[in-house]
Amino acid sequence: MPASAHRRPPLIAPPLLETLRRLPHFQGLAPELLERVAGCARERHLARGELLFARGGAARSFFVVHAGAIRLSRLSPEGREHVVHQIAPGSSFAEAALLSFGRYPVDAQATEEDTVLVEIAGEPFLRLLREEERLAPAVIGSLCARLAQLVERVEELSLVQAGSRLARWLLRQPASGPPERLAIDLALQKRELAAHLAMTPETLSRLLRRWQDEGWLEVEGSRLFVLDAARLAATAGDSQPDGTA
Amino acid sequence: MPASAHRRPPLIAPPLLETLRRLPHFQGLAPELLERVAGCARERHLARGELLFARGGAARSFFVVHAGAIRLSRLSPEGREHVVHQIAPGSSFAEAALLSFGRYPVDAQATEEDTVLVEIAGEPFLRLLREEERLAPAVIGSLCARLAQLVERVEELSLVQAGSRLARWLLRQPASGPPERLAIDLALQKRELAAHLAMTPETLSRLLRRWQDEGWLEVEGSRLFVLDAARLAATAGDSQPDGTA
DNA sequence: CGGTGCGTTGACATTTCTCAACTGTTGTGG
DNA sequence: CCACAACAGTTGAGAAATGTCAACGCACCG
Repeated sequence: MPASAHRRPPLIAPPLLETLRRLPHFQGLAPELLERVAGCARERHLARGELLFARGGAARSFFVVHAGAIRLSRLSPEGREHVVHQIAPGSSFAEAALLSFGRYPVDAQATEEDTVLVEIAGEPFLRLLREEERLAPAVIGSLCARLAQLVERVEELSLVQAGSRLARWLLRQPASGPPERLAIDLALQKRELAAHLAMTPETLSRLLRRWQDEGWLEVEGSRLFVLDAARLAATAGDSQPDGTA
Repeated sequence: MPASAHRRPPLIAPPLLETLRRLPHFQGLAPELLERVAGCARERHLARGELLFARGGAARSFFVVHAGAIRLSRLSPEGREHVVHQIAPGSSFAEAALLSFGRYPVDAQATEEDTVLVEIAGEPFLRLLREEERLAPAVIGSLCARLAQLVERVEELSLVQAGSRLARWLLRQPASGPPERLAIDLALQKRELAAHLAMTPETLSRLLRRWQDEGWLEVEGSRLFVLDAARLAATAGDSQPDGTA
């Protein structure tokens, strides 16, 4: 066990430390540096539906999901709830808000019971960032990754046809199973997914139905099976909704 | 370091150096550090329409616009040309590609005659970034700013109604003149703006006509005059008499 | 002049939204 | 255990927004 516990309040428990270490852009970090980061961290538990922070609140920390899931959402001026992001275990969020915006731009809410987070307090972390130049590349990498995600999203939303947006989104989801029957788990409720893709739940439902009728998709609740990946890719790229491509 | 130790790129001329210094996130930098950054820089001139880099090319530099304008665009799978960004003098671009993606994700093209750029070579800049911890905050700040822009854009594109998207975009444009007759210059051609907002040129044209007919907008070529800012804001926010919740 | 390309307008087709009704599930309380 | 409400999801019909196609004006440029 690391015997350095008197400089800081009790560090987070080992499994959480592991989560922190596994963070994509913290992987290369020197163990001793990582420990100093952990010194800014504490554990947070949330019940399902509990609000972690609200839009407009001063950004004082960033977070890493250890278990459960966090949904970042906001209300559009049109009155829709928009899921900006759904964060899975092992991913971090709100770094950019901490580093620059000053305020959280979205609501953050736990979507599962007993969601566990690592909270990294902003002030000591920023101090550490100034003192330790080795930390900067990790932060820069993390920001670039977030940027790449957003660019993806902009491109997706620029597609005029609802079917293209959905198909493209599906292509970006983690899939499992054999190539001729790819399984995709929807991490969101269908109505949330619809809002995410700037369409109504009805339109989403009809798209899924049509693709089932066309025989290249199966829907079982919140799990989809793609029977023809080429067809999906074509739908993502073509403005022709009719298929026959 | 190798053979070409003395192949120091010629320092850029004073006005360009000034442009570099004025870069938002380089402002606080120590003069001597800024000079080292300038040591990675060289001047670039482009004719109107000339391609600076193409999508997919390896990202070896980032750029600052000194005069003229650069358009970042790409072709959507649907075949539309999509202007991802229009860069005005004093702004930088392609930092994120350099820092992380490895490849440029868009085409970059000069939209004005004799567009002048500062090109900062990636390799020496990255080396400088590693050596000089004081540079990292500037880079992080710049990335965060870009991130904020993209979030704006995602929110804009999430608006379902074309009128909302246009109104919201207009609200974000620099305006001049008295509040009761705000002048907004369109930096893009109308067809480019339409693509940027995920609509057709016809729809854009009809929206502008309708707002003129409603009496709160004037259009003179590529210059708009907003006679009723509140009306514009209302159009951006709740053009839907709706309550989908 | 005559071509070329942007922008506008009109007529029409298509997509998507809206509203409403209906299903199925889940959780609650009797 | 059942009735019930509450809610996600589906489906249908009609309305509204937007895309498509075509024609035209207009500026620019050789």
